[in-house]
Amino acid sequence: MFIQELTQRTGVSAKTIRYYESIGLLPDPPRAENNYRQYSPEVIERLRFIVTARGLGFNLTDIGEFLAARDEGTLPCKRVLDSFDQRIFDIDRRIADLLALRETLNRIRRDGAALPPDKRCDEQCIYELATYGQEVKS
Amino acid sequence: MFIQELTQRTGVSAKTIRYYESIGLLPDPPRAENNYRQYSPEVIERLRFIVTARGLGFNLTDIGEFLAARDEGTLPCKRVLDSFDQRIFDIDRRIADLLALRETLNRIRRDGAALPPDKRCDEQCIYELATYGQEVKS
DNA sequence: ACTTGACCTTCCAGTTACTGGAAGGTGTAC
DNA sequence: GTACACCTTCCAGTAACTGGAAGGTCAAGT
Repeated sequence: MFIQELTQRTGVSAKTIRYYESIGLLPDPPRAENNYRQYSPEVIERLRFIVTARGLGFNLTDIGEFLAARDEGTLPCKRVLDSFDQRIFDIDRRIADLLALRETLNRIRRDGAALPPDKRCDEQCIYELATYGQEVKS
Repeated sequence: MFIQELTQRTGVSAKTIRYYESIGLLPDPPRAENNYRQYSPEVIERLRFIVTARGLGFNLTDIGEFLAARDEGTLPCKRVLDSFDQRIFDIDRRIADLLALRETLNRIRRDGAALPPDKRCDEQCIYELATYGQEVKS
């Protein structure tokens, strides 16, 4: 299997596959006579694992550790559990931030849209933006 | 006011202030005899505006346009409203993604913790991670 | 035989929003 | 005179890629 087929089977671009290889997430594959990368089917699963973990918000460093643990058969249990807890904690905080942000944006936008047309809306938006910080800070 | 005082009044680091200057968000300030940057008080408000807008999730390019509009007195009204709508839309999608993600992480973690100690938890976590993608994909 | 086009290779540079650090000048207090 | 905090510029690095140049390989079509 050449790199093109791998991209089709995983949805990961050739660029990204080579990048993952360069940082050690994927092993250096054997080369065909023409120097093309020649992949065995297991790489598909490994790549999908990376994609899934990325989708769950883990960074490539964490993923590298998961893969290393899997490769070596070692089980850094606490490490993985901690990663999960940390991710869940991050997500909760991020959701709270986003909800507050959404509320603020909605308020600014609503206030802007409620103005008479000649004062609408950038001046208002910009004013609110400019004063919002002060309100909160002081 | 030298740069240090500006950092204290805004909470923005000197590095970042110089960076904002380098990309044109802040005007080049006049220099004292010793070549130190000498700021007038209006810069505080401008910096706070930037901080606030960043906190609302706008990127520096958008903020640059807001500031330019303000500087010129021009009102690219639609542009600003569109930015707000786009941000709100992004936020809604991001929140939905995060909620789903949280649910998934919780499930994986719970399943791992529920196993007997000798099978807990990395193998399980990694297995779930590895299969989660396939479930969803296919 | 030649060319087109789709592949593949490596390497360099750019993205965002900064941050760290080196190397050196300035200002004040002890 | 020297310690120290401050200031300057410039270069490099972060994460996770992406774009593009310059060039090799392979099969099909003319």
